[in-house]
Amino acid sequence: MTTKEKIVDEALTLFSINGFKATTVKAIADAVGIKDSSLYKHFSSKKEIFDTIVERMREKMAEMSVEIGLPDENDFLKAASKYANMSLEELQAFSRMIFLFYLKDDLISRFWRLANMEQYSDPEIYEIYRNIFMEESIAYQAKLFNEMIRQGSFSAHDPKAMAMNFYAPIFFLLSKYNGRSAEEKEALDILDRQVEEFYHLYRNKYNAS
Amino acid sequence: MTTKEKIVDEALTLFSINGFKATTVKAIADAVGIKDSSLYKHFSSKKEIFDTIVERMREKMAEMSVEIGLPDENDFLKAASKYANMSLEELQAFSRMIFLFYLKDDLISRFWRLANMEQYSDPEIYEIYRNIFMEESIAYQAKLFNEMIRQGSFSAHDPKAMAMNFYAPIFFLLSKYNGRSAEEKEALDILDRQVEEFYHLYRNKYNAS
DNA sequence: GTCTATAGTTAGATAGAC
DNA sequence: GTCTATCTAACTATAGAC
Repeated sequence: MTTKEKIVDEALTLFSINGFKATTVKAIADAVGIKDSSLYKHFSSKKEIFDTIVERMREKMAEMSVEIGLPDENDFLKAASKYANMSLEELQAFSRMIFLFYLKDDLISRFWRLANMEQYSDPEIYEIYRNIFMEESIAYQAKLFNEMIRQGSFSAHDPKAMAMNFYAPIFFLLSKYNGRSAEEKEALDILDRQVEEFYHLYRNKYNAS
Repeated sequence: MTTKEKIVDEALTLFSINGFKATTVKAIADAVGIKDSSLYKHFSSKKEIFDTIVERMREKMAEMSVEIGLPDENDFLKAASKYANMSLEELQAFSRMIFLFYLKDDLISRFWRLANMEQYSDPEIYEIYRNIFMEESIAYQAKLFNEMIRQGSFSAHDPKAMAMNFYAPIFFLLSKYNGRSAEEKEALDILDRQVEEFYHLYRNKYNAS
């Protein structure tokens, strides 16, 4: 890892705990192991480090939908079919994957906290935070459930309300356990119970395995 | 409103947007309409203003369960009975009351944002935030649903999972729309749809009105 | 209880040696 | 690309007049 990368990494860690303003350039430099003045050979200002983090996050988000194995918009029918015959255990594994992806990915979980803190004073961050952690997940899942209902895997309900019932508990648990890896097991237990409930509420009996 | 009260009020407003560290004593004094040095006749430090806010919030929380009309622990049977024969419209009104209470109460909604920002660096705030906005609501509703299931108003399900399905969407919407009063109508529409879904999923058909 | 003035400290950022 | 030294500005807080 280059010094420049190390600066970005340590800055994100500190920003995600204390926020942008309360994190000093000296604290970042100390964490990296250089003097604060040396840091200005890599970045012209503290704000530029922050902007770099946001830019990295945008790139990460572009990869994300690929990495997590979510299908793209063009083959929704195939995707819904793929999930159509999921057992409870498979649905739990699927929800765990989404949950742990947000919770354990170092970049994402630190950025969650940082964006959560800065959203009220920074309109750009507000937009990014809302899009990544609220809008996109709900919208994707609503489309997926809509297709799964059409194919008969789930009984007929409002897909948007279904998506909310699936995602809101994940969002709640992410808010609660983000940065608390010691309590990860507790979080996963609650998630499993929640998904079991979801499965029983929505799974089309005539199609169930 | 006394000058001291005005300081607390303006400080909370600024803290809830920029956070504690990024809010200067001068900015608070400007908002109040006095010089920053005058502020020290009322408080000995910026931290003392913050602590006063937290203390006010603790008091507010003690009143809250009374004000919102939630029954106390001793008459749970009566409470469950009271909610037992709720129509969909009444359940929607109930959820709107909880939602708007957190969203529109000036003290609570600003404190939500402040606590949300400071939780990662301040263990005391983390505890308060988690208790008020996560643990207590879920725990109360789980007990209520448990009793309502026992009385036959709702069909048999895991009360904790039910409580999560009821509260997590409220929490999600509060996170999303806190400080965005212009989008309040949109939030309430989503909430209504969500509660309708909840009602249809859980309401015991044999008991429904 | 407000003001002006200022002390004391720390933060972000730059200059220049090596 | 790191260091020491330093500048400048901003911030918290105090002193003392009115």
